[in-house]
Amino acid sequence: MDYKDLANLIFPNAKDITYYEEKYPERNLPEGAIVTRYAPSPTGFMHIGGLYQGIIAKKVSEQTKGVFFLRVEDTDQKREIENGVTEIINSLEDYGIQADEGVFQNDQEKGNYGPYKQSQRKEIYQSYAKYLIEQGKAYPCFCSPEEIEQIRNKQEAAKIRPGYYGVWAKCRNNTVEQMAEKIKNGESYIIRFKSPGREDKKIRHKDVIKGNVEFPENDQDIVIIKADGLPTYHFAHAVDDHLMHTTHVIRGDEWLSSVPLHLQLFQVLGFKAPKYAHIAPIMKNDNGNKRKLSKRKDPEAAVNYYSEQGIPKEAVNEYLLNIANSTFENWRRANPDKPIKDFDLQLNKMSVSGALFDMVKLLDVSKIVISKMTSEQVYQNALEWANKYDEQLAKILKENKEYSIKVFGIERGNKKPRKDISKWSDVKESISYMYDELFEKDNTEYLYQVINQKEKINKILELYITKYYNPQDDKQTWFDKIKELSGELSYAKEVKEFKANPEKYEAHVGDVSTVLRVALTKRTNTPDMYEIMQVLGKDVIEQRFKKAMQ
RNA sequence: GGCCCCGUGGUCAAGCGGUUAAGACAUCGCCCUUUCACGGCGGAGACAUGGGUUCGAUUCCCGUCGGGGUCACCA
Repeated sequence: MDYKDLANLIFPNAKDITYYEEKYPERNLPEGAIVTRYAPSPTGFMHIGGLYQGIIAKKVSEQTKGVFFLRVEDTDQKREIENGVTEIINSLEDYGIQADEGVFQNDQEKGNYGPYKQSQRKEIYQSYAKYLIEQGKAYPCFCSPEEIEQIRNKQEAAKIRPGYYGVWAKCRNNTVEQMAEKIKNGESYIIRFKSPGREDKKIRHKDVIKGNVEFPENDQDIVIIKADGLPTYHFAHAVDDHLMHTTHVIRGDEWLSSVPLHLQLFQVLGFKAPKYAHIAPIMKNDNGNKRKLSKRKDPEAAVNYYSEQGIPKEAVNEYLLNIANSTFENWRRANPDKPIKDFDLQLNKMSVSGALFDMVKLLDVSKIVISKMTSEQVYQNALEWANKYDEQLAKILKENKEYSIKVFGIERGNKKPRKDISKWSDVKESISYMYDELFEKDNTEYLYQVINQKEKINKILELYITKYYNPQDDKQTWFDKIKELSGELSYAKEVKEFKANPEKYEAHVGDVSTVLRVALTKRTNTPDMYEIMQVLGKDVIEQRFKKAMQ
């Protein structure tokens, strides 16, 4: 009995690895092309950190004319959730990230290196596991979870490094005959990697993002095939990224410390190792401590949150790119209208440590993005958002399409567009007074400022509407008239004059304007009043003044 | 606890042996001949700490402290 017999006993039907080596040949790509992937496990809703990784991976592959594929890592059946895959694909698509190959909607697959779902690659992993067993580089382990637990307890009590390695790896010393016998007796087992590493030796690794790092070699005999026949992450990673010819593994930096293991796996399997780029996570400040954005505690960890809030996808994209490469910000300033595609993202310029998520900054990016949209685009986006999250707003927008586009056109389209909408959920509040339907329901008081006596207010409104208001006036004439009106009622026509002689006047033209503004909108802060009046129209203006005078 | 990574203003960050230590967001003030927003100008605000190395350290080395990651038949 030898290793080969043992391997045949364990995996009698597994194909020889040459079959797969031939089936998945080298990719024919230009020099420097990056082949990378996003490889989520469908265990929960899509996390913003996942989107972040996806954006980065997609971008660098695109820039180098490489390949970006989506591989589903569903080897943990216990943690898998329903529709997990669909959600991931939908979210990525939402943000404009399409894979070149891999898993697509409705379990469809595209590409010559599949299957792209690990649960469907069981045979492949078993072939490679068999290959290792044949060479004595992997072995069946019969220790029960309880035994493993005991070993760990002993190690902890003795204050030595925990794990299945060296003298503690008792199954690695079984003879082939012993192993075969146990298997024939029906004892349950898993397959472990027989690590050739020594803990007292160092390996050096150059990470694309983290730079040079030094670790002790791996000496743990980690599990490669679990009791259910599926591989562990480590083994699947080595086999898949070899077969799929990944050039760059871009993943979260929680994986950094398993690089020694992974490198070892690649080496023992005779594979060329990929380059690794370990991305620092997006963090959150929690009572003075930094921690990863958590799915459970932080609503903003879910990508859905941003759609619900109505933060445009482009804004989220740009913000994330900003975290990835701080040069993005400067590039954007210099190229305000270029598509993101033109930006050159550099993995090696990414930050080594995790950035705190900054919602204020995101919203700032967002309002710039929105300010560049045309009024039609704002209308469309706002409507799309409202259709899902605000029935009343949706109804109003639908019933007043042309009018609404005019409303969104106020102070838009010029060189210094207004920037007061940072998310679609702001829209209703910011334009409500432009719609009678909403304005009528507004029960707040008219909060006049400097000029606040009913009699004086009514005098201003009355005089304005009967003597001065003319919808045909241009802006200059319109404002000149407000000055004249102010003069007629003995208010200062110029603010400067008022400030120079405060004792001579009760109020100034600005205060008069405020009266008109409040009567019209019930607000003291609004966009340009001339434009508002143009959009509102004569009838509504007269009606609102009348109401205000009651 | 072992191992590994990181530590520039409130936040994101340039700089990598000699700089008045950039810029963005936030904040404050002024200006933009009506508010707000936009825009412009300006202010305040930082190299965690102690030792080295050096003519000179934010930059290099060591310690300390602080933060993060990782030590599964989870990914």
